[in-house]
Amino acid sequence: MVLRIEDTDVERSEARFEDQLIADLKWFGLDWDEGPDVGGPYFPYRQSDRLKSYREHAERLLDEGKAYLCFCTEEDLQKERDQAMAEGGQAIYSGKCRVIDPAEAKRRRAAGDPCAIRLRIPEHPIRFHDIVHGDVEFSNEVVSDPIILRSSGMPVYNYVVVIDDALMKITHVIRGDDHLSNTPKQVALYEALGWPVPEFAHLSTILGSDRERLSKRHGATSIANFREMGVLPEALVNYLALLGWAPTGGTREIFSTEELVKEFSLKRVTPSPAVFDMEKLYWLNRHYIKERFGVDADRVLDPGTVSDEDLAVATGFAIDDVRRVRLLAEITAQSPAVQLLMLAFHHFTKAGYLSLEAMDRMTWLWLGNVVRLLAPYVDRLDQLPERTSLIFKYDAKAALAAPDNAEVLSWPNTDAIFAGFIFKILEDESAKAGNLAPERFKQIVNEVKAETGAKGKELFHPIRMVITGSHSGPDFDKLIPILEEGSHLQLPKRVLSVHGRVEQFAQARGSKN
RNA sequence: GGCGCUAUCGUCUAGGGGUUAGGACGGAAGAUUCUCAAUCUUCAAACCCGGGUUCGAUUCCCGGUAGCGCUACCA
Repeated sequence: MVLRIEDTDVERSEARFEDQLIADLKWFGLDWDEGPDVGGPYFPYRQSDRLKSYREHAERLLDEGKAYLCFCTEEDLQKERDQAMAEGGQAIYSGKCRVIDPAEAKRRRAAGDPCAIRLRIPEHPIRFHDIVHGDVEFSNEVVSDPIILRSSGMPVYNYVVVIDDALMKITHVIRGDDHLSNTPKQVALYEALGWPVPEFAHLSTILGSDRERLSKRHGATSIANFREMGVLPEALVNYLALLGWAPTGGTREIFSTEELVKEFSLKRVTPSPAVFDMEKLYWLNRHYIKERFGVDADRVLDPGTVSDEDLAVATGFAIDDVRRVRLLAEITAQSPAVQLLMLAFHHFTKAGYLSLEAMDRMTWLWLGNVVRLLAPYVDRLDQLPERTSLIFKYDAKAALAAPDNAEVLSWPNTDAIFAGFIFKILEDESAKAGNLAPERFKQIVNEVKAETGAKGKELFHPIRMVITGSHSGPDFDKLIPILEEGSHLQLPKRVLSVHGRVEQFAQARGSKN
């Protein structure tokens, strides 16, 4: 595979785009054998560095009579086009300059007359084979003689790709089907140059939910967008493969990147356009999050296979930070989910809950438990801070005032449960020390249960409210240790222990009455 | 306007001259859990229209319609 930078449009190309592009592709899991960053036998790999070659080949076509000089101005052409369209005809170039004597044309050019170079389209239909569309034929009547070299001396995209693809020995041209109508021009170019035509595969357009071509307006469209949202690369790769392709049988949906390499086939790609479905992407993303951080995570990801360099690419961490993190947490040895953890960490820092400076070994291990507990509940990693707010944020007053909790507050046993539970926690020595064990917690709950006679929702909703401020949330068994451990850590945003929470709740409740 | 591409549940798709037209996302219902989520089970949901070919078309052919693309000295 070759990475080639196509930057012939000076206005739209900037050096920093190239760095971003390379970073994005690597994150996505793409790798190349040749490119501007790694070199290769057909150097250079940036079109702006290959201009000389394009001009030489254009001159050659000119000398061979396969191309000609065109002295028409842009205004002339525009007028011609408008007129042709108004008369209901083809909006193609009239061929006015086709008939100018080549020697005469060269004299005019030498005299400084601005001119472009146009390819002469042959007088026969243009046929080519496309892997997804089959045999395609265009009448030569409808393809205009294309400009290959602008009067400014800059070559045109449709021309340079042909030169580069041929020179770089590209075997398969795989691209969007918006290029299908451009392909006859390119095929004519290959023929004029006397070069073999590569295989084409024109993939269908991806549409937004309004059936319009996917654009910025639809939200995430670039790889960087998805990464920032906390979509895992394997989810995106898997989803994109499913857009227009299905395996024989059509029932399997989950494919690792390695499996796709083996099983994906262009021959089975559908030519019809597909609407991008975020929900399904999220479903896959949840799947891969769970796979990396679920019960089976250890089986799936071999920690030894992730190098520091790969990890840096995948997470956007500086390489030194990657090493520090691995060392600190002994994460290499203990958790195969480093990458997910570091990815998640990024979103916690953005939310102001954590900072790299404040991370020590205990904190990483603690964060691992937090993510393990909550990651299976999110569509994307950037939702993690919000999901985790019940750990980092606690506001008893807001909880008492929340409309969501009004129903719970109206239950007959609620007050008694509050009173009993608060009293017991405040008295408990282990809770005071921030070391309330889940077993002890259960005991207390059972005592409250016995005293009030409440059970089920009636019992747990009020208790949940006291501890998290909300009547729903994760398992107490797992949540309690996280709160207690978290309360001992030096974090930018302090985590309140169970005792601290109960204290605050009691206060808020007291001041209200 | 011209030319091209496309057409199966809301969405992604499998299939193919005779099928209960299959799967997945999403939706609905139920089970489970202290709750939410997750999970499991069940349900609803589709062959664009019109002609032709054929004993029989959703499938093959033609036409229409719609969507998209190209029609640049953009990529």
